[in-house]
Amino acid sequence: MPKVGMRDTRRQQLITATMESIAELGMQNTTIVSISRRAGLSSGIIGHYFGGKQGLIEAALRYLLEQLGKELKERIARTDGSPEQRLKCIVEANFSDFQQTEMAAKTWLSFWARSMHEPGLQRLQQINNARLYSNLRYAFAARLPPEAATAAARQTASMIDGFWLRSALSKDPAEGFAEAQTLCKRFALSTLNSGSH
Amino acid sequence: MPKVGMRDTRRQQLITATMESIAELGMQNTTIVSISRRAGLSSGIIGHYFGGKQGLIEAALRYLLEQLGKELKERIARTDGSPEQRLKCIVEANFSDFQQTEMAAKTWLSFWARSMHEPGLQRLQQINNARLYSNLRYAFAARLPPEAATAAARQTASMIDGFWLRSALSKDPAEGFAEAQTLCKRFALSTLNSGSH
DNA sequence: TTTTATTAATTGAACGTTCAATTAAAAAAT
DNA sequence: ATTTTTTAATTGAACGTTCAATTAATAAAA
Repeated sequence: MPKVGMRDTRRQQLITATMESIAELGMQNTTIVSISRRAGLSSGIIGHYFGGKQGLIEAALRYLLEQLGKELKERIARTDGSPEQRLKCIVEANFSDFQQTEMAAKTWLSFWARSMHEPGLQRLQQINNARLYSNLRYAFAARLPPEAATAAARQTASMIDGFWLRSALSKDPAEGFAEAQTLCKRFALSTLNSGSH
Repeated sequence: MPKVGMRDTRRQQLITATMESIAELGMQNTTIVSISRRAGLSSGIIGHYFGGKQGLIEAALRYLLEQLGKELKERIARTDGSPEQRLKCIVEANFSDFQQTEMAAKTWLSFWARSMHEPGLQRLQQINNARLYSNLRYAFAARLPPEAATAAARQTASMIDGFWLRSALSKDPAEGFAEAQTLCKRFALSTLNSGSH
């Protein structure tokens, strides 16, 4: 039946189908059948390419993390290194078009909940949390004293995650995301310059 | 007639056991057996008192919401009505001892994720989100112009949820919760008085 | 070139497990 | 005696995994 060299194509097909299924049916109702049907493949293929359902789930989270990292890297590369620009980039990467899709947003939240009880996901999750904090802290530290930079980074990270959470849960995510971005930037930038009074 | 007053006892037993099971095993691995065993009862009793597993899950979320509402009400009653006091109360209620228990924190997050795909939970969730926002907005509006009050309320609500989320997911929730409370108060109070320059 | 062998990709059915719900019987209280 | 409460066994559906069989593509041999 198949052609050779299908590996990467199929893996991506299945990862996308996984996120679609989680977004549509929830983690609870996502099965290897609901995934493989969406990918237009058979259920057995999941075992073949990912070892099993669990392996596919982890691969999907890793994919989301990669996208987020990539978006940030691209944005940072296109600016000078000023703290203002860095903060803007961090916020924008976290609210990028891809992250705003219902697919990505709902998948993230599902992963978060599940990561509490699955070490494999938990590890990935904590790396991501630490990365956001650390990027923010670096930007703030350029203008603020250490202690203030730490506090500002924690507050900003939480505000981003919180807005993101509330938007994902709201009836009209698109609207929520748009204002979230504005208000996160406003807070981050005004905090950055709060020393100059 | 039968043993009187068993109803409320058993219901509370089962609700607590549900949260314990969700905290320990996750929503994914919580079954009517894992719940009833923790409650020291048989699995059939869940159908008797809650109609089924789903009914019990919803009752548990309603219980968490009630606790949160009660904590806020008690705190507000014990203060003057100044905006500062109100903000302090709101933050403290959201980080109360009960909310900080691993049981409550993990259960909340599980509910959040699940509420995306279950209308019954989604409704309760949105009521809660709206309540937090509305309480905050009321306090800010006492000092800030309408538009600024709205923005401040959204930012504070998100910061609370975000800190809460990050604490619940972190390795050492207790430590995270403690600082979360401090930083949320600091932001809320300084924003409240940001007009007086 | 044609034929044969090997490898890679894919399917789908069978299997064993797990779960929620149901139910009938027992226990306990009035 | 009657009603409520509780248990424990049963049922049937749903799930993830496994695996033998199939097909297509490639390589090797003739």
